[in-house]
Amino acid sequence: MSPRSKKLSEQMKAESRKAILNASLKLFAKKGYSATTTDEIARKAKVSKGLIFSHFSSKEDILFSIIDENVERWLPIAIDTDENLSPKEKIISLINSMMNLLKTEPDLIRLSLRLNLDESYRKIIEKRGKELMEKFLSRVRNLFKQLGSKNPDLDCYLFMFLFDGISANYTVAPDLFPIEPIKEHFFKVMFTYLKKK
Amino acid sequence: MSPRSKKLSEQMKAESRKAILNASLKLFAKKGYSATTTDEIARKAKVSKGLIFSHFSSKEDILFSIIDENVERWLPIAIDTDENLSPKEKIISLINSMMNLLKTEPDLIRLSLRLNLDESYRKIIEKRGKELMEKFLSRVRNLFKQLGSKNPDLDCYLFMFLFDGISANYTVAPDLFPIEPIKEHFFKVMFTYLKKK
Amino acid sequence: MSPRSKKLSEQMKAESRKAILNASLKLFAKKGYSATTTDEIARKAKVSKGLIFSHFSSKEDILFSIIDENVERWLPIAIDTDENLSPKEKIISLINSMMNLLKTEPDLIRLSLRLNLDESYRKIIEKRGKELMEKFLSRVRNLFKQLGSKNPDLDCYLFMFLFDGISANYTVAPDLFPIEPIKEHFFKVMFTYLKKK
Amino acid sequence: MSPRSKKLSEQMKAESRKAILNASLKLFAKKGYSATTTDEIARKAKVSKGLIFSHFSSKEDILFSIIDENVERWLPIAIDTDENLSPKEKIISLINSMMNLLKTEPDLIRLSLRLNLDESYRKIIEKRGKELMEKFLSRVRNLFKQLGSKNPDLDCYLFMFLFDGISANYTVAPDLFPIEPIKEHFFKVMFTYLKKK
DNA sequence: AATGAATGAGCGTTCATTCAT
DNA sequence: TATGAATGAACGCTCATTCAT
Repeated sequence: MSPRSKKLSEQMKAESRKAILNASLKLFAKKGYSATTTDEIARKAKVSKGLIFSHFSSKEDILFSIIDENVERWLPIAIDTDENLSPKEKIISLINSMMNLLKTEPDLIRLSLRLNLDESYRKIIEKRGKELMEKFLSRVRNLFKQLGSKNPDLDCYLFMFLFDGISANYTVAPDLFPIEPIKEHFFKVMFTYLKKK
Repeated sequence: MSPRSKKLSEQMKAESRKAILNASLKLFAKKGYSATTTDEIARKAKVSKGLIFSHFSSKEDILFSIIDENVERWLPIAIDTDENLSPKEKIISLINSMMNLLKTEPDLIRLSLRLNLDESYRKIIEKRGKELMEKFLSRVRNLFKQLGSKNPDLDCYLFMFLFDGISANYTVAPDLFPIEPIKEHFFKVMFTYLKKK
Repeated sequence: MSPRSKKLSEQMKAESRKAILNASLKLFAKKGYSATTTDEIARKAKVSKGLIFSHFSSKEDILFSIIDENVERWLPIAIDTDENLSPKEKIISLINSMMNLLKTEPDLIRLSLRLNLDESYRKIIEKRGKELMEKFLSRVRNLFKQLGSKNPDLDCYLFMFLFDGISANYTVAPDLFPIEPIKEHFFKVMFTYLKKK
Repeated sequence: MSPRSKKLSEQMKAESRKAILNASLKLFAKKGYSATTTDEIARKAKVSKGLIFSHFSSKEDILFSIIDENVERWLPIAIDTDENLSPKEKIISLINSMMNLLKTEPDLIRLSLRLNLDESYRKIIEKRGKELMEKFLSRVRNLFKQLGSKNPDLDCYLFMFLFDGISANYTVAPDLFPIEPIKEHFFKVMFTYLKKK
């Protein structure tokens, strides 16, 4: 009986950890953090209940880990990645990034929306994502300014609101709200408005 | 000598019932249905825990009562009230109604947004508000058509999404997102877009 | 507005008290003391919940009142009423009395059987009916002795057991166990047995 | 390093389950189902309250499990086990079986008597034990027929009533009603009566 | 005498968390 | 690392009892 190689063991550990995070994300997104039990997480992740608490110190720790380990997904949204594009191309690229995140990680977005509506978690999330959010806002504000906006602050807000609204509906009923036509319309409305100015 | 007069008794009952509903709405909106305990409701409503269950058969019954007894608040949003207005005036009036509801009943809107994000409650809420929602959607679609929209369906959706996004942010941080400037900007964007067509 | 005459008032009070006792007896007999709520009693007695506690100091007080106010019903069973009868006639009369009580007051008998099976109430009931029970036992023992029994103690017990068994079945399913044929058979078995000696 | 062996784990689970069933049976028998709290069961079974509900879905489930898992104890009473015996030997054997069950499982019998007196549980119990009861009754009826009974139905009922009556008294006060002398007397009465015919 | 709204201790049950293996 | 039996605080809810009228 040779001991499991350290590498394999670590890989298994990482896998079970990932399974727990994935299961939790799905459940938190669909049922909410409070309504999700650790039993359900264990069942969905196909691990024992005990293992959850060897990976995470508490149920809340799972939630925070989900948040922390997914912050980087927002990076292409928050940070300008290609400086060679024109402002218009940049905003197209931004919207594409956002819609892409929505399409590939609907549960993450849904969970964000949930947490944002929550008195106690909102603040925590805000703190952990503050820097990113500020970067995002300043980036969008800047883009609108470059595109000739007279009120980049409000344009920026409305832009953000629209994305939140799309997310809130798409994540709960993707079949009812097909993302591609909505995205195309988003572009049309936005450029009609911006050109007018 | 005699029992409490029927009128007084009924008034007392109605008052305590209202207190429970008010407290519950606030807590459900801010903490979520699952995270709110009946103890908290009782404390906030300044009644005993037992009284809650002499008014409502379960915690869920409180939630459903809140929904059912607030449906009529959506009426001015769902139903065209003044036929003498022009399409433009009508949409202004509609947005005013919506923003007004948001300003006067932020907790109700916040709760709706929460429930809409929830897998199990979404369906229940959907069923109870189906008729109203259909009326609202057909009304908005019609208005966009009258205003020359080439794609009233998508315009209607975007309109709805924008309102959801505004609501999601305003209800959690009214100080951060002042409703009046946002409303004005909403008008400006919308009419710029519509006129262009 | 003349005050209600004292007599009428007292009569009303007695009536509501009786209604509570009747309703309680039925419910205690069928559902058991613990499983019966004061709400149910009030509903069945068609009085308010408050009135129950103006007549009785507690739920238990209702139970004890039922017991105390029905002790006299056992008198013809416990006490020899007609000294002119022969031993055989006496035992026939006794069985008739017992079967009659069973027929007219099945709920009272059923409640007694229940309380007798209960660890805590058994003792209380025993104390309150001790004198009566002793009179009954000595009476039956005596009768068996007069009828030539060689072991009046055990005959007396078996007699009592048989009545308990009949009661336990008749009170829960009177249609299944018709009392008259059972009584006739009871007589036959008993006299066959006694004659043999 | 490794989780508790499957065998040990299953044994632990079976033991705690049995402890809960044993404690519940005792308490249900002595205090009644409604008057017994899950706290008491946990205390008596020396387990935590939570463990009860990992074994059973509800308090009622404990009750039904007790019933279902003890049905086989009635088998020697319901079913003729030795075909080589004479009718008289058979009835002696039957009574011995019954008295033996009473002596070894007084709480089970006491609980049966309680449930039989109960409006709602009677029906449930009846359904679950219907087959067995019918076998028992037809067996006893047959025996009485073979022993020359002119009315085996009523003889069978009286036999059953007598056993119920003995049970009702023995289970609550075994010291007051010594089972052996009572059994002997039961035999004497029965055979005196049967021979007479 | 009578009402029923109101109370709160305590019920059955759930669930995050621990721990022996 | 991994298990799942075990825990107990806290949950939703019930119910005997009180009290203003």
